Amino acid sequence: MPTTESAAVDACPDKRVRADAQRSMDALLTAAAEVFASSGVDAPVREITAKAGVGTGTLYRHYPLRSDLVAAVFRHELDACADAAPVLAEQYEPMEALSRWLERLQGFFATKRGLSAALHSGDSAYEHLPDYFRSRFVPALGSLLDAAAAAGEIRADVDPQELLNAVAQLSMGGPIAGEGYATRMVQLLLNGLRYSD
Amino acid sequence: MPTTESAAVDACPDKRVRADAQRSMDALLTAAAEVFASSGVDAPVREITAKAGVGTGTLYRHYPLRSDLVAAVFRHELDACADAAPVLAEQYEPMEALSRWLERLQGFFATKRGLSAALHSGDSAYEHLPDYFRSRFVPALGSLLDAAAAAGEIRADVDPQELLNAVAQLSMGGPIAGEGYATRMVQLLLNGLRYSD
DNA sequence: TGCGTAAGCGGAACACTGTTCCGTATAGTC
DNA sequence: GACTATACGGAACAGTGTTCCGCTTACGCA
Repeated sequence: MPTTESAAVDACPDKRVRADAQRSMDALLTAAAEVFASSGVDAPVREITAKAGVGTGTLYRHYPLRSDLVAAVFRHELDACADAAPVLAEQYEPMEALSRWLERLQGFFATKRGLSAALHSGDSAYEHLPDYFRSRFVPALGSLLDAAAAAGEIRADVDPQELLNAVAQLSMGGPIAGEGYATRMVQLLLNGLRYSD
Repeated sequence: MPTTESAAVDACPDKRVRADAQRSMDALLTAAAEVFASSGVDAPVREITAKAGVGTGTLYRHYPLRSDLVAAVFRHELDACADAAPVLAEQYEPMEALSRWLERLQGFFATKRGLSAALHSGDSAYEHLPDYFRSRFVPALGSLLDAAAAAGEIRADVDPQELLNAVAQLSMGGPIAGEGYATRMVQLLLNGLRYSD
């Protein structure tokens, strides 16, 4: 999960973390979740540290890269989204499961201000974030795509990584994106998977 | 074209511009084109002004918003892309013309580092840029879509603005975007337009 | 319980970047 | 050549990411 030696309590439960450090990390996570929701994942560090009541040095100590903080804040929700794939696969026909999961995925990105843009920014502060998302979402999407292809409902030649990237991008909205834009575009991609010459 | 009272020589030929001012603007356009190509449209102003041999105040005087500079640098190429639509419409069947133009559009964005991201950034420095692009590309795309729909080759219910936005976003590439990613995704959108239940 | 020391702290300092503004320079007209 | 409007450059300023060092806190051990 975290790709740097930080937030050690989560990555290595055997490692001792002092009580004050744990308090700082908890405060930062709470504050960051609020600030991300209101100002986006690229909000200034001072906004987060002020809300958390800790110093900026403390933030960097526990979360050396912004992607470490972003990953920590969204981890549970991301896991829940990825884990929804097999559940949907059991409840619905392959095509329906795929469609519903993509809708879930799109909703995940849509409610995280600036997350999709951050993933595509190439900014070194988000260096490890794409890998993190890919590691959880690509297997989920891959299995749904395989099932739908095996059922003869879609073509079998789309790369799950590419489709994931496309959904993330379309979820950014945009200067003209009205209500339902991303949903319509993702649906169009799905229809493209169904189309055969 | 320019949405602010700058680069007056182009917007209002009657207005006198001093020779030194014209030299400054020319130098800035030349430098910006180079810097945008190597560092992207969000390169620091100091990089552009240093290359142009002018002061930063001079850059803001002639191009108050970054979007003014971006629009000026890419104007000819953007016009040429938009003007290619009717030409392709004459030479090819509607579906083929649409496909080729989207490929042309995608290539336009792909060769402009950071342009697509800038369009979607919401940054006030790029405030007028989306409108500029929309004003030239939406009519072009709209007529191609109409022709293909009239020929019964695609559904008639896609909004050209939305499709334009989607192509721009997919042209951003991304952390996993390999060779031809954007082309494949745009093709998938096109296939989606052809698909009917 | 007290001591020693490692872990952790906060925020000033620093570098980078966007933007403004003012004293000086240049261009154009008469 | 003189006058004046236009244009100049870059220092100053504010915002932001990041580092680092003197000080503080927590924990383990005797």
